[in-house]
Amino acid sequence: MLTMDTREDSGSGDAGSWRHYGQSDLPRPLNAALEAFAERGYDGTSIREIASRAGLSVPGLYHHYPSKQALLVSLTTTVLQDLLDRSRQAISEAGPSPSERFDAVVESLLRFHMFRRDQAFVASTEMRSMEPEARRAFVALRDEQQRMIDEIVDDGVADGTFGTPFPKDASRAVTTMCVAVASWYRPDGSLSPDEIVRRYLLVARNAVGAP
Amino acid sequence: MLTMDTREDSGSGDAGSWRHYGQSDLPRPLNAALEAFAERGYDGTSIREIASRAGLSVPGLYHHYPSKQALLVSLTTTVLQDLLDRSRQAISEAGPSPSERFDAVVESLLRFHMFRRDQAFVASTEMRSMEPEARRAFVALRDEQQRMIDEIVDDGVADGTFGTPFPKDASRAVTTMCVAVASWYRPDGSLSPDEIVRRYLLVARNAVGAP
DNA sequence: AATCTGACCGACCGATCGATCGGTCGGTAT
DNA sequence: ATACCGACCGATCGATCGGTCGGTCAGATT
Repeated sequence: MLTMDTREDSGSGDAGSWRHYGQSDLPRPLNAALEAFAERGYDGTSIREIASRAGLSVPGLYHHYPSKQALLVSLTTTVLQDLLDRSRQAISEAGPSPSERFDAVVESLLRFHMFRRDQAFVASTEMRSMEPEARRAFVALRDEQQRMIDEIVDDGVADGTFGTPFPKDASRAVTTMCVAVASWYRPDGSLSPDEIVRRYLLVARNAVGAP
Repeated sequence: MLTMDTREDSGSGDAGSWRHYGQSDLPRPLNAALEAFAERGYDGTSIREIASRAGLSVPGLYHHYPSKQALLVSLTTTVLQDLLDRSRQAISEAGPSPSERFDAVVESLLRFHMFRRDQAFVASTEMRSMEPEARRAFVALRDEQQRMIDEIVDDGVADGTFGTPFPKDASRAVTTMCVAVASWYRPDGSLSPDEIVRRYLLVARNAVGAP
């Protein structure tokens, strides 16, 4: 039932470690749920499928997690917390200018949605499968992430770095286009993650009206 | 089992009718499936729920559609065909310049994802619930839509209208940010559809490096 | 040696799933 | 009058669903 906090890194963290993505070391049942949810969705996945992927019987699985819902909640919470930690670290290590800070959040968003593609995809598509309380908590974390980038864009508009007359809308557009990367990126695609970051960073800067 | 082609307009169409969205007049069972899928997803929706919403018994529903899968396929095909028709019409009525044509597709994409929000949302999220053959057909239509905008952006880059060094990536970013509108737009939100079109059009132009 | 605990499982629960059976019924054609 | 049609439904099918019961068993504790 417990088994939280699976980040490979906690605390202050080494410089630039927000860019580093190793094998994600989720607990086996959570990883099994992740793979199944990514393929079939929450309602399309049976508890038996998850148990089987985890190398457990159904009661064996229920020994670790009290319900199917708990698997989803634990998974999505872990994922979003990871993203939030990385974005915060990226910003805190960036220079003080809105331009540098903007690049940092966008890059952290992009990398996360490529290297943690399935996690990000499941978290964003299965929000509706969460029971009300869990969904509220999830939305709160999501809003926090959005607020980080909103703030930076606002700052950039205030000091003339960004020219967009619609900071909130441009900022949301940037977020959504980064999030959407998780639904088309493939590790064996023709573009490397670094190249995608380079290109999307340029598109994102354009979107907020950077010079 | 049949009951296709529910567009309110077919053939050439009046000028600007791609901007007009009346009540969508899907057959009752399809509309029932749409509402249910939008709320709970395909796997989260029972055939009984759909029948009940349609005011039918379960066998009564099966009299019109041979399976749950057929409901999904019929629904998504109708939806994507509608979008494609509207986008083609918008482009054909636009001026000849890449700039005018770009604005036309983007506006048609935006309006569709606002006024046919649920349809668009279900079609894009439930692709994975389609059996292989239906999914292939669906993807083909989607690709066609993407190709329309890709072409326009390419043309614009070729003649210097758009400055982006990455036409394909910028174009995909624009599409995804328009599609994402379906997942946050609410008719009772603070921005009117026209205002959202105005703002997102500006962001989209920026994204492709319009002057 | 006895006890306890965490990890695990075979068998099974009631409920619900998608789908089908054998019909009924009002209208239309012959 | 008879035959046939599309539209529809109550009852029920076998399968599978999420979840639980009553255990077993290896290893640490006392």
